[in-house]
Amino acid sequence: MDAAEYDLEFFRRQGFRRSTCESCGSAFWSLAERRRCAEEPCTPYHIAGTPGFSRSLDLQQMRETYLHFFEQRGHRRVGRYPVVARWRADVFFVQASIYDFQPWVTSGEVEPPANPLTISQPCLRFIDLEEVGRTGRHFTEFEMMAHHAFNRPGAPVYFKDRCVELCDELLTSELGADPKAITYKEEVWEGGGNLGPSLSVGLHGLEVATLVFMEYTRRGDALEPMPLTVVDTGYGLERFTWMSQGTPTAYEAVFGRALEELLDRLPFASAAMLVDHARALNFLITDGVVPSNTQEGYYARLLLRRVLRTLARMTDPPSIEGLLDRVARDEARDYPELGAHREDLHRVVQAEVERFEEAIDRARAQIRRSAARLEATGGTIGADQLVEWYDSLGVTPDVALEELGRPGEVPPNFYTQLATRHEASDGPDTTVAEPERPSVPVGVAPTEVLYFTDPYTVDFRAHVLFSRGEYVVLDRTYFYPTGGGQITDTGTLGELPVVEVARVGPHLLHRLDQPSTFEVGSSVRGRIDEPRRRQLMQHHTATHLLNGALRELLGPHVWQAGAFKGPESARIDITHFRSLSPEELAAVDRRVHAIIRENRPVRSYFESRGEAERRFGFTLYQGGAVPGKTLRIVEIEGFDVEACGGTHCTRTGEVGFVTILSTERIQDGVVRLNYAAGERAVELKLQQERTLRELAQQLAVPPEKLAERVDHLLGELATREKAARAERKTDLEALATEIEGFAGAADSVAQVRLFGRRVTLSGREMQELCRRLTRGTDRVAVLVTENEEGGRAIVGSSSGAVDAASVLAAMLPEFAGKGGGNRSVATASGEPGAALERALAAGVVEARTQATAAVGGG
RNA sequence: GGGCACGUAGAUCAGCGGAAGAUCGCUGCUUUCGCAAAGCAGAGGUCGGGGGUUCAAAUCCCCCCGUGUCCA
Repeated sequence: MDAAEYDLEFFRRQGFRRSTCESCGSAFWSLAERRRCAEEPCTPYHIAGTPGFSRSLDLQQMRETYLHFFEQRGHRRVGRYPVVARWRADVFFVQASIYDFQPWVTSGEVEPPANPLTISQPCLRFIDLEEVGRTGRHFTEFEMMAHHAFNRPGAPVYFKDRCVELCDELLTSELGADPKAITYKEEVWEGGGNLGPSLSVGLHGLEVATLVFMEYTRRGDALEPMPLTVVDTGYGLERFTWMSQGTPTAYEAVFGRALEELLDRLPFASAAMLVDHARALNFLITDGVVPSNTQEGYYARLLLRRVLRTLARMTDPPSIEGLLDRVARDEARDYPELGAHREDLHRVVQAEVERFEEAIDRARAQIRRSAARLEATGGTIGADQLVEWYDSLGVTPDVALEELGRPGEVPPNFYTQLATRHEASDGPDTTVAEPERPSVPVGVAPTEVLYFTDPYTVDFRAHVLFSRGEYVVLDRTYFYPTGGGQITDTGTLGELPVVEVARVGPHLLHRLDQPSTFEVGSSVRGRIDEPRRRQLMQHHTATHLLNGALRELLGPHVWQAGAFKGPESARIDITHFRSLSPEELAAVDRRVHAIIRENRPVRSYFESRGEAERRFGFTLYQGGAVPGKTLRIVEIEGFDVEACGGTHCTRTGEVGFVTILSTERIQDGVVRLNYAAGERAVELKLQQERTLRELAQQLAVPPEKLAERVDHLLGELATREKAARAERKTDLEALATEIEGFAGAADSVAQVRLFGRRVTLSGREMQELCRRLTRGTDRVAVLVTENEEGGRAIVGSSSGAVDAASVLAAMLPEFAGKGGGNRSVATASGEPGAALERALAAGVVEARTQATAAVGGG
């Protein structure tokens, strides 16, 4: 990055000078003459006992001071976003304040909620999980305070100069840092194809803030200016608080008493880890993450299990709920939602504790068995075995070794082996197959969207603004584009069928099933497939009904984790820690239909974000956080309120009827409900009834007796099968007796009784017969049978003198057989008929020869 | 989204190419006033589902379904 990028008017005016750090080699700006930048490791940090700020503030005061400072300087304060980044496919969690505005705001598609704005955003980072508690400054959950400005062409807010000026004023005038102690280190920021200069702000060895200026887009080797430049800052609330208090580590400053209370029973690092994880878990679960074995839920499980393991090693440990509550007590002063549903949160935690205990029990038993086997075979237990156990059973090596009665021998290469094993693992799949669509020229006016104001109009006229290939853009449209889990409307433009409508930036692209013949500027009649649209509206409103009922009945930990509304059926995925019971489903069903019968109004309207959040809170964002100043609110009066861009019925009665078709646990912690509403639900119900009637008719019972009848029939079937099996057994027994009697003494050679016979049996039955004939010692059976596939032979021997496999071998050439076996049993298949007869004869001869030879030889 | 492990009797699991097993539980009998316990006898299995390889598959291979676990 060009040095001129950092040569700011502010620096010059204040008398900052640019130096190069002799330790890290980076250029930095400072007031005092310095040889090194004020960041670790170039300057080892020294916070303990020497606060970098003149004011000592606690966490809450620091946050308030910061936000207030920027409010006083033209910024608007914005409330926090959820820590789960449900609106993004590429990440699970919000890891920086700017995540709240990506991708729509930073790309310029959507207006920011305020500009400039200030925020203190709770973030989650798992990358330094191992460092938490140990380093004194790492956190799983932390708050990134920030001031952001979004500069549109022709409407600049502020950029580098003003940004650095604000930062410097905050640190020095507001918080009382020594101006000479601060360094602004030059760095290059890059992410998501964009890049720009950035300044890392160091004080007393600690990086307290980063100021990023998103300015360019990378096109190959060249840099293009972005149409919208962004001031992306990040100030660590925890570090600021620590800096102001000068405590030994950041944890004392942040957690205070909650941490102290654990120190008499735990080493400092463990205690710090506990309170850190507890804080993160409170945010995670409150924002709708249920512990799970995949995706974001896994991180909740990971934290929770780390906490449980630590608690288990502790004398007189608090309950995990107690720990979470203790930490929540402090957090809830600033974020009341964290204190709001403790009992529900406890249920989520308790379910997970039970799962953990089950997993551990299972693992312990498995380890004991494996160990016994290894012992028997003389194998040893090495790092690879421990890695395998950790990977597949979830037991840490220390627990495994303890179970084996050899505690404390964790091999040093355990973690390297574990890492090696996962090196090949891929990251999350972010490739989404987007169909190739033409880009709409800049001059084309945005499409006026009409389906929001009136979801019932399905016949309209509009002007063609753009037409290329199959794609048409109108000046206004009632067609709903795929989005928010609702599938596209279809219909016609003029005479041409519309198969899909997609939103691309400010435009709605109608895709036809053939190349468009419309002239730009011409007027065209649009007609939407009305029954289909009505069905989609019913499904969408039904989704809100179900979501509302599920949250009401199962608890506020239930969040929508995904949804789809098609014309045939719809589905909703919810976060919940176990499958839904038939009783729970029935309760949901009843509640939904009660709301439908009450025919409550469903109001869809636009409202400012701030006002909507104030009135309805966070649970608005069931479909994921939506950026922008204004939200579209869909409110089922007194029941459910969500930010939603879909088309909805205007009264619950229009939904008519909802039927839950099935549920499935699509992953641990997420339950999917498949359902239908409206006409479709009625049709499906009729179908089901028809099936039921037909079934009842076939079984000649009234439908309510069906279960009983089927039960009876199945019982009967089982009895008959059993009887048939018994009969088979008797028949075989009789056959065996007959063969034994027929063979008599004539087929005895020395000690060996020999049975050679052609039978008509299935392969399995022949095996059974062979088994019976050779029960006891010194018996040999040679049996052949044939079916439509050819001839089959079996040789059984309970005599040491006769080898079944070699007897069979003697038979094979006679009937072109293929087969083999061992000393006691051998089977083959080949040709039927005369050849099979010859094989039988050959087998008998060979068996007799072997028996005779044994006598002769012995 | 990916790696690994696991689906066998009601439960927990063994068997891992050649004739489906153990322990607990269950039923009956013996014993007891009764219970517990013990002994004896017995019932209980589409070896998750579907393809394939093989003379032969619970066992090997592929696909699917389910479960667990680790990692993004």
